[in-house]
Amino acid sequence: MPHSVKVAPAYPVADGQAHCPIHHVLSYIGNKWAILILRELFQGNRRTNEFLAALPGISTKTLTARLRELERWGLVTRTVFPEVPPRVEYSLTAKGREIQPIMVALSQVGQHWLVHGSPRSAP
Amino acid sequence: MPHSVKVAPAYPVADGQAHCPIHHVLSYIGNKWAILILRELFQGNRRTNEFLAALPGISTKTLTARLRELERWGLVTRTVFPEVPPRVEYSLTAKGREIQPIMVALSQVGQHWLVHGSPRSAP
DNA sequence: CCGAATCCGTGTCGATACTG
DNA sequence: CAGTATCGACACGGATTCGG
Repeated sequence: MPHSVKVAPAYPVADGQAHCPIHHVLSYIGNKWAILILRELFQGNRRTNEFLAALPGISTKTLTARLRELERWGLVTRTVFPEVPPRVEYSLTAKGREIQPIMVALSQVGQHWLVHGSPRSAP
Repeated sequence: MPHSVKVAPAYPVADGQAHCPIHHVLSYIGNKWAILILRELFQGNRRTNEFLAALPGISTKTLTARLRELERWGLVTRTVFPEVPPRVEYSLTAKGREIQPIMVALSQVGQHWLVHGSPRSAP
């Protein structure tokens, strides 16, 4: 953690596992909405309202907070168009696209669990 | 969801994305500690104290809560040995081992971000 | 009008103390 | 040693308000 300021509220990088790769990625995308936000961006650029429509349950407050984090970490780009009405577009950076293997793995396991009985439907 | 009781506090399966594979997996392992707990179990059976040592920051309350969820969903087995002092061991089920591709992807991206500059260290 | 900031109620989590 | 109970801290959601 190069900065002393708290930039990752989700996963406090503690003690002996700061070097664990899995823990390291989770400190970026392990919070409640990050992966779903990135999932949207893998399908194309998105505006704020489009996120809100695609992610039922998220609040504008949390959405902007997560997008600001992802932007600060270099995973997402925020573009403001000085128009009326105002328009803001978010897109993936090259760094952000690097998590594609994770999205693929998540999608494959999810597909498998949707087709076969999901664990939750087991007795 | 066979039960009417709330078994998945992490990700309320909302509206149009209940069928999304990624959202579906995250409803199981998308919460704060599940993946790190499973990471431990991929390296062998674990006792409660071993989890607490390997996951600095987790509380006994949350640990047992997550383990109970994972057990209920069929990803983890809980074995109680009637000894003194009491001993409880947790292990992965076959269902639990199905998330291995996710762990691999997380580990690889994490490794890459640790070797090259992590996004967080970018300006 | 859209994006975002603010106030407030709620639920989750961590720290501690305690029980079997 | 494993798990529960209580309490304070914090993140999130909903509604409202502001800014451009």
